[in-house]
Amino acid sequence: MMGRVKANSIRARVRAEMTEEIKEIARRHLATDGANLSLRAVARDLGVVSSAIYRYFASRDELLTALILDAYNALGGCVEEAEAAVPREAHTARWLAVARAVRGWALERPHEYALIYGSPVPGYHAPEDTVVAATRAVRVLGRVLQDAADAGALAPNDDPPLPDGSAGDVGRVAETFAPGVPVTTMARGLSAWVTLFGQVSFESFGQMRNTVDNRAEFFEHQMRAQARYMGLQG
Amino acid sequence: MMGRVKANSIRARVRAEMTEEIKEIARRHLATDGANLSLRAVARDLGVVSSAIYRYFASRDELLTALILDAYNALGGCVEEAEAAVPREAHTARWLAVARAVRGWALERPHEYALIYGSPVPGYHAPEDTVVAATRAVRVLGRVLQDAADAGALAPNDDPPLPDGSAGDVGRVAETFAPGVPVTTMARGLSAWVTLFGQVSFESFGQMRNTVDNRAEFFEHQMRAQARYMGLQG
DNA sequence: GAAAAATCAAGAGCAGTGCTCTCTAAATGG
DNA sequence: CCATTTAGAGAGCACTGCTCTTGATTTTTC
Repeated sequence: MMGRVKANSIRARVRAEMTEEIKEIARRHLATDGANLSLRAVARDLGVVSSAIYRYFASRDELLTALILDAYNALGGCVEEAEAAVPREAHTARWLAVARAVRGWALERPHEYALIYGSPVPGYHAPEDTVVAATRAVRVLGRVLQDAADAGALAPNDDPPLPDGSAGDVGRVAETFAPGVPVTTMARGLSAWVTLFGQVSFESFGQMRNTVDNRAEFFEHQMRAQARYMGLQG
Repeated sequence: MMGRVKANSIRARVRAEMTEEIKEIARRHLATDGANLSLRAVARDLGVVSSAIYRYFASRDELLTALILDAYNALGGCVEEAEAAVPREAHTARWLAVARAVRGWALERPHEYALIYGSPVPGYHAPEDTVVAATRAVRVLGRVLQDAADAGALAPNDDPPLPDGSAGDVGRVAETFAPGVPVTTMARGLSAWVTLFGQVSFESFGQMRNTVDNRAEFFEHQMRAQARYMGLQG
């Protein structure tokens, strides 16, 4: 498809710069037009005719895919970085760092957040590449739970066991990301994860207007509660 | 703007039918095109020229607003109905009925759900009408919590108090929807609400692929856990 | 270093879009 | 019955994603 070129040529460098610039402009247009941004407008901003864009992205969907991939990786990297700055044994603080990083990143770039955690773009189907990038953030929570479990700082709960099918699902998730964590605790971890993104989505998508105004405070309270819910200690 | 006509004329009836038919066709197109559906395509399906639609809706945004309003009311009605079928003193069952109703409605109409709980349509701003319709569903949870509190079937929790600002926010919510419910309990109620919609959004928007396959089971487990988290008894 | 191959941007063009305006036909109300 | 209101048709404007061709520029190959 998209032509290949030897890695070290001038063309290859210019091409990479062009590609990056297109994505950068597209990200800006995301703010005003959402997922149905105008390729022609991007081309205009780039000072180039619209058909030229197709040398870099075969279609608008392909551009969107690139933006989605970038967004997942940016969020993942942001979360990783925030968590890495907290001492390993401070499990609750690590979780809070993760939660704050997600919220901060999302509120700073509502459109990119909407692109990856909002309604799926109709007619668009995510390729496999995005699936791995999408798990970067949640892996961090897995490590926190694992470390807490290893340190004996993960309080057990008395939840009833999950039914067979979902117990297998959650068990598999636990094995992959945090092998030392019991199934019901992992279920609570997933619940906290869902709550985190539910909270951020409600806030970013405007579902909390006329309900809670002091949202940073409220978020903080809820995320601390989730830390206790998961059983995190220390 | 949109012309007024005497209520009982033939025209008024035909007009109402037309309006409903346009919305019905638009809802179908929502499935394939999402929020940026084509008025022209709707007109074609209706067997009418595109400009004729503008006799009924001043713009595509106005059509979308109507669909959003209908969706909020449909979900609200569905939740109310499901909850009303459960005995008043069975608080946990009432909550579960609410949760299942939300999930069922959302999975049956992913596009309408995405319209109201997904990324906001860019450039579109929700008028005040939608705000009231949007609260119909959550009011039901308020009543459940209130009834449980009145019956002495709402276990207290030892959460730390919320910080001043958000305590006021949550307190105001409690006063409006469930005046007998303590602030930290109300916060847990809101958390459960967010978790419910986070779970449904993750499922509907495809964020749970390759993670949990037995989603109905998993959802059931998580919602029961949320019932305990809120302190619901009976 | 010249010829061949690959890559690029431009421009025209197609089918589609939301929306406006003008025009005619029909229903309504006095 | 006749003036007024309303519905729909049709043309048109500026826009969209995308394709194809054409000429220029760079890279590769001999």
